[in-house]
Amino acid sequence: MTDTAPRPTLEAVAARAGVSRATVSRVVNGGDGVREPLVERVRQAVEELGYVPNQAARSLVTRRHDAVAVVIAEPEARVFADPFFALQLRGISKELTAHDNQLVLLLTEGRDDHARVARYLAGGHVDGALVFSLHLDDPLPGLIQGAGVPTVFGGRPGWSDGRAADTGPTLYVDSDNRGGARDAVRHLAALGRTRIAHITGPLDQTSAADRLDGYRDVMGDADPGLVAESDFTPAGGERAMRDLLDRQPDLDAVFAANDLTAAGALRVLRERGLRVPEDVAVVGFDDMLPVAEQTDPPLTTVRQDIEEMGRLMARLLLRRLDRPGGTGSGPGPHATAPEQDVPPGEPDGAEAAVVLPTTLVRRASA
Amino acid sequence: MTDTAPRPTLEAVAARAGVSRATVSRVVNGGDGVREPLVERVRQAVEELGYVPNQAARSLVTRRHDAVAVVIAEPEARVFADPFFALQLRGISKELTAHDNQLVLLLTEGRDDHARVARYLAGGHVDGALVFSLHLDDPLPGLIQGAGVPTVFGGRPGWSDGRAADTGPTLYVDSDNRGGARDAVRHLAALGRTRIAHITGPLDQTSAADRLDGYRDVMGDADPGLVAESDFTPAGGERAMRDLLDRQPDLDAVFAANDLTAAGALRVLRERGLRVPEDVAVVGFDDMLPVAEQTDPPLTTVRQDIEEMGRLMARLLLRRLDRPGGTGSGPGPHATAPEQDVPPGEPDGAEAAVVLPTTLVRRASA
DNA sequence: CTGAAAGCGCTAACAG
DNA sequence: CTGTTAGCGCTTTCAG
Repeated sequence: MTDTAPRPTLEAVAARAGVSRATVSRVVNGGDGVREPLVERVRQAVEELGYVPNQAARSLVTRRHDAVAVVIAEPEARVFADPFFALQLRGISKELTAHDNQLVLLLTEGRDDHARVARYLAGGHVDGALVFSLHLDDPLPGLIQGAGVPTVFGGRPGWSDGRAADTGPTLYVDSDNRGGARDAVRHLAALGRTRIAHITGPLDQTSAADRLDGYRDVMGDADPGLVAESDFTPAGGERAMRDLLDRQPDLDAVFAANDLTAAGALRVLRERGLRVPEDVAVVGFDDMLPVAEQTDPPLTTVRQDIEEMGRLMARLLLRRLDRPGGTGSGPGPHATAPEQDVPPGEPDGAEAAVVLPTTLVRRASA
Repeated sequence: MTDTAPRPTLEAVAARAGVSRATVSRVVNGGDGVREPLVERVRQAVEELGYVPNQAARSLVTRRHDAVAVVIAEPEARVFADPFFALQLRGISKELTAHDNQLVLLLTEGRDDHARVARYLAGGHVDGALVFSLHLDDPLPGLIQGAGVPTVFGGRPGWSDGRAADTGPTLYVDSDNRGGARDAVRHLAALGRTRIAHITGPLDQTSAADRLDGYRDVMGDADPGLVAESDFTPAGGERAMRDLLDRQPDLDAVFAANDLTAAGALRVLRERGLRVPEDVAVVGFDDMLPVAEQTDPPLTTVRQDIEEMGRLMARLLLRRLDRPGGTGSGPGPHATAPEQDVPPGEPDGAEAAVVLPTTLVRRASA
């Protein structure tokens, strides 16, 4: 039977322990300022009755929910080809759990869902939100900031204009996409490659745009014909690689914007009878294990600590929730190293970021 | 400023519309039995004030939360190499959203978390739970059934004993692992292969065990040396394939328990100079696109509709929640087809399952 | 059909 | 230190 044996209330515990509700409440919430013998008696009563506080009642008065929403917009089914998401969630979950917060997952499936999400967020069901906005033109972030819920973004939002002046700075955490890209290309250059091509991701995503910028940082004004726009998918990688090979038969290296794309490129390279890395060296981005380690040859790639990103996002949000009035942007140390405390990226502008470092992982492809 | 402009209450709306709180409440909840002109006035007031009901207050009285927990135990980091999880979640999310329910995600990271999860569930924060229990010895399912929360499992639970007599039947949805395995092996046999090996998954997981059973169903009492136990990972697949090749140099086909394993096997096969499918035909399981389509050659595999599994789990749970007293097991049609309504698997036993069909997807490897 | 009143279970002043 | 007293915002009988 799902008879929901009527759960005991504070009242019941109070009666059993022979104290008032207030005292029980105090004990349950930490027990400060209650004399030891009483604390003990209450604890016992709680135990015996199997009392568990009713969160709804508590929220009603505290206006706190100890819950944060994680919003993931997945216009395409990008997410489902991508462990990225799972890892991120894992990091978030760990951090949230450590602070007794619940994770409410909001997956959106297109415009229709936007209104729903906005409403939910505005409805004050959660204390804050962690949002993954992928595209430049995504209206969701705007809606969310409008909802007046403390928010931290995953990945640099596409609209770094001075908006949201009244919502506080835009907080986000991201990987050092640009720096990582630079490392990748420099590595290729150090190998003696000179005709280094780049297969981009969808350029309406900041991560892809930033990687392209990194590539350009080191390639300077190299032949623009060496850049082929793609979409982060293996199929897209194949297509781009073919184009590139047709246009630039003499290329000797490829930096692909992510591992999936690199895998596609690798396939085309083999199909054309080119050896990797002898004829063409390849490096990817992400270090998505199931992909990077399984390609032939295994992929040299730029690793980003995705789980850590998630953890940091949560930490940032939680910290902000703890400083009631604070809209964030509190000063702090400048460190950007993962395990250190959450650092603000900008002094006090309309934007505060935490940018995680990336590392080059050498395997056989370059 | 996160000044949380004090959200309007029912009271405020009532005042504005010139009616009582009760009337507003009625309108907000469907508006039955309220005369049209009033409904209109209230709607307008709601609109103007931007009123959003306070869920906490509502839950306090209705004892409904319109939220369900999704519990995912991830002893190993299996999840993160696996889009499986993301797809499942997607299906669940869609169904939940369609019924205005929220998804609270509970990720566990080992024993310590079990208590936390159990407490949360017992705490009545959610109306029900969807649980993924992977291992036979996982204590979580037991704890959860103990918590007295309506639950639906993902995948056949490992303990099909008659427990939980007082919690109602154990509901779960699963893929037809056994049938799918049979199809795979039969396909191989139809290709004229006779020395068909099987690389299993971790046999403490029902999915792996069921697939092995399927293999045996058609192979009968074939050489037991043709079965190598593995762990669903590419590395494990390589190891198993090597063993198999050493022991049974004459094998002419391999049925791998999942695509990842198959990918590993493929690599070893190539490394040994064996051609696929000419010398050895290979079929996998899952049809995990990023893997199955990217192997060389592309993998023939058994597809399971993972998203649909998620959707069905949610549907099953929601349906159960709607029949208050009901502990599930209500009679219904016998269909097992995806898009049809939720069917009960067993007449009225201690277990009720929905088993989704699988389909063989032919690519180049077999 | 609509309004008035009584809580849901808990926390937060405020007294004692 | 501990108990009393008010509500938090909403739904729900019960009258009218």
